[in-house]
Amino acid sequence: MSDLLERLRGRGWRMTAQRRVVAEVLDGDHVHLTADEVHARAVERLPEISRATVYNTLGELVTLGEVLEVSTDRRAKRYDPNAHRPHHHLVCAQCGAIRDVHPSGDPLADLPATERFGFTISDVEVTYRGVCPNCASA
Amino acid sequence: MSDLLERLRGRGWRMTAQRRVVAEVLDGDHVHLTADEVHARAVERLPEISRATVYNTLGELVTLGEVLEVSTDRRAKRYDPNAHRPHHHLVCAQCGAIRDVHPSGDPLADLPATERFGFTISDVEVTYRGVCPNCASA
DNA sequence: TCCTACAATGGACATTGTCTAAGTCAAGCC
DNA sequence: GGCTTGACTTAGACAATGTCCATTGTAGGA
Repeated sequence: MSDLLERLRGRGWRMTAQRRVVAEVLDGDHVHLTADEVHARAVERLPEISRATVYNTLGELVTLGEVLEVSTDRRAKRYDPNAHRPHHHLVCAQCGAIRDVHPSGDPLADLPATERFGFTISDVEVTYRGVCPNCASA
Repeated sequence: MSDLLERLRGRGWRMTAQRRVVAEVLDGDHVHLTADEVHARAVERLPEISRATVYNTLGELVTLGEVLEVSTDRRAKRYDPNAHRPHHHLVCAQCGAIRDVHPSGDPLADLPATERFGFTISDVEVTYRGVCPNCASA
């Protein structure tokens, strides 16, 4: 039983086969699946699960703060279960591979008040783009 | 005549009424229109322009490096004509307003070699999220 | 002016995501 | 263990955004 499932149960989340499967699919490091990929993997374990349920469940997990939405490309949103440790992303421009990274600085501190236009800033998202070793050698 | 049009002509871009209108719509600071918004404004000047042409032209401008694609939300891509001065974006989480900003630090320098996983990094995109003054006072 | 390659058109199609009405079921209660 | 009930799931229609293609039009050079 994963920590995620334990936490969800502890928060009064009604447990169903569908939700369990979605939560199980989203487990591990450097996991960044699209909703469709989550659905595809969920179907392997629970063939009758519907797309709508996967979307609903992912949305709930995001609301609960257990999963992060990531948009590294302009296609589908991706879901990152590593929500409890702040991090940014490194994306291969060719194959789309994604790694979690932890830069040393604080980008928030780098934005002077004169460049904030009166906004109250709550969050910063940094995406590094480049070419991964696999694609570079190909 | 805008600088953009001059530059494009100088690069041998075949000039048509449609392309001129699209380039004219994309002009100014803090401009971040979606493809559909570009189309809507282009139609005001050239009623018969088609969506496909707008998409094609935007794609060409991006390829030429004259316009940047920005994805501050997960809906439509936005097009930013301010491609010749590197900058990042500040987005209002409520109304979607976007401002160009220029942070002081260099996020690239903040990513140690051990966090690069062998990638050759070429680009960094930083998005600040928060609430704009208008939305905060509402 | 005429040609020709390149551009524009419009409509079909693809992808991603949302919504709804109806059926199903987990969990509490007896 | 068997009800009850409200939350959950489902299938499919719909919406938003973007792409593709065959046909038609035209900018710019000869």
